[in-house]
Amino acid sequence: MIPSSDFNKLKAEIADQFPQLSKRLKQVAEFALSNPNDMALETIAIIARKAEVQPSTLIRFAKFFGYDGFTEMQRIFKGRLASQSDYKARIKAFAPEGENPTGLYDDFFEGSISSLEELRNQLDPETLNQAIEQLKNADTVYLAGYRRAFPVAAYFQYAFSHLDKKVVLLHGLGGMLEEQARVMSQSDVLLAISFREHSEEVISLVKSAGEKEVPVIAVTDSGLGPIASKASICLEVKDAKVQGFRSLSATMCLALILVVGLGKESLE
Amino acid sequence: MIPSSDFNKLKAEIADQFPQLSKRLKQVAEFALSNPNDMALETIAIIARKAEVQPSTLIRFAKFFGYDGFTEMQRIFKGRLASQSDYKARIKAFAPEGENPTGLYDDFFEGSISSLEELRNQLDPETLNQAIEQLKNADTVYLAGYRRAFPVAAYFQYAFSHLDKKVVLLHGLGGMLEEQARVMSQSDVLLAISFREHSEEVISLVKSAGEKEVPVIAVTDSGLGPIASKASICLEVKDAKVQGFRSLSATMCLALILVVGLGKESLE
DNA sequence: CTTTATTTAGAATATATTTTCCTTTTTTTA
DNA sequence: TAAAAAAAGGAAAATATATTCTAAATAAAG
Repeated sequence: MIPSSDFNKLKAEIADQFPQLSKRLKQVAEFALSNPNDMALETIAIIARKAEVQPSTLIRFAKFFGYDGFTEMQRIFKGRLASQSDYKARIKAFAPEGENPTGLYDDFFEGSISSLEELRNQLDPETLNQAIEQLKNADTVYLAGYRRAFPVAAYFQYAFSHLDKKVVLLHGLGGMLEEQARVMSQSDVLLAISFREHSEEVISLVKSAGEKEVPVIAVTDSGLGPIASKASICLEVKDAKVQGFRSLSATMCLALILVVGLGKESLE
Repeated sequence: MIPSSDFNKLKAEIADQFPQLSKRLKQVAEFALSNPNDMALETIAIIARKAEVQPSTLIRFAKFFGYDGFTEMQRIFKGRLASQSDYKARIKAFAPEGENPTGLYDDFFEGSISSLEELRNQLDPETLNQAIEQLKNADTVYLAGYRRAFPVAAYFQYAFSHLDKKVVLLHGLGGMLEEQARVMSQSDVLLAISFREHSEEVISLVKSAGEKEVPVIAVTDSGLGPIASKASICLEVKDAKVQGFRSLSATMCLALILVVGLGKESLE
């Protein structure tokens, strides 16, 4: 058997053989592909510890893929690092600013990153703490989010239920949105995610929550308008827009902050 | 004497001390600065041969700059290579700690930003174009995503339908997942979003798509495992994990890229 | 020419890798 | 379902390799 001679080939080979690997070798495969730097730079003993396997397992892994020993396979990982850094140096040398060939999608990344940075700058910890506190105290969290906001509501449902928080996604399936929402009480919280143009559903939900004195936490892209004004707590987040479409990167990060914040609070 | 703790400091220190070095140490200094990769990746014996000095000279060199031994100095060179693809460290270096009021949440932002940077680095334009092409040619796009991946599938549904792309979200409502999926044909595409541990639903959907020769595009966090191996195209994305929870920031950015890519293609 | 600093070669030490053997787990067959 | 066989995994000894130290040799400076 001829062992792979460069990183991409090895990667393909590992992916290919993966189903046939034993439990520990699978563990190594996963570690190797997600920590190629460690594979290149650390000693077998340290890698073994990080991957939570025996050193000998790493050697078995290398031999499985046709190498003489671990050292020989490690060369592939070293080669990857070396060529990667050479490549970077070349780009830097010849294309001074942002003119690299991989820049086709830079707009997307830069947009997402800058929306994250903006969120970081404007997020008010006090407001956030209040929101977390209110979520913690709520008996049940009701989630409203439609159109672009629906995936966010769905994420909250997933995450909150993993925290054993009682949660209801107001999806309006079967035209029974009102019926679903009717049982909200003052000891609950309505978490409404909505971006302009706000959907009718969310506006009326927030309104009726207000009438019943159910606290409302809003996640929205504008501090103005019907949602923010009726909410008891308003968290603002603006996702980057590229070619007419907005991502949800920043909103998802905010969601994660709320989730982890709630998780921490609940433990105490 | 306190030895330099990162590559740039060491570089400056070497340049600084250069005139006072002996002949052989100068030779090492020049080699080290022009072959930092070798310094990081090779053994002392090989480096010595390449630099045309004795191994012990390298040790004297390391000691001259305050390190305990060669190994300790080599860590600096290794760190340089590792940090080129480790954006967490880089971001931390540029944004001084705790200077903004939300410093508490830096982990989240750093995590999200670094996962975006990693995506930027690893995303293969060729694969991406194939995926867009396949989506464009598909009659109908079927979406499969469960648990954490469900919000992503829901986002695709929202976005694709805004592009007037025929799309079906395989939600399995009413226990009719199989019935929903049965109508997929070779002229369609199954877009499967799945992260470990992959849900049963998605595994069996991908499998049955394969049997019917329906093309499968996978969006996943590992090139290994049942999803990636059965997919015709595999897009890898790894979201940052904070305190046990993963966000979807990077995945949402990838989704946006696909959406906008498809939007552009369809116009032409 | 003597003294001091630097360099070299090789010995000693330390560390890393590999192999071996035994235990555990998994699979196959009765 | 149980027993036997096969495969995989783990611990540790053995081997190989790398690093560091030492002492002799060379070069540089006074």
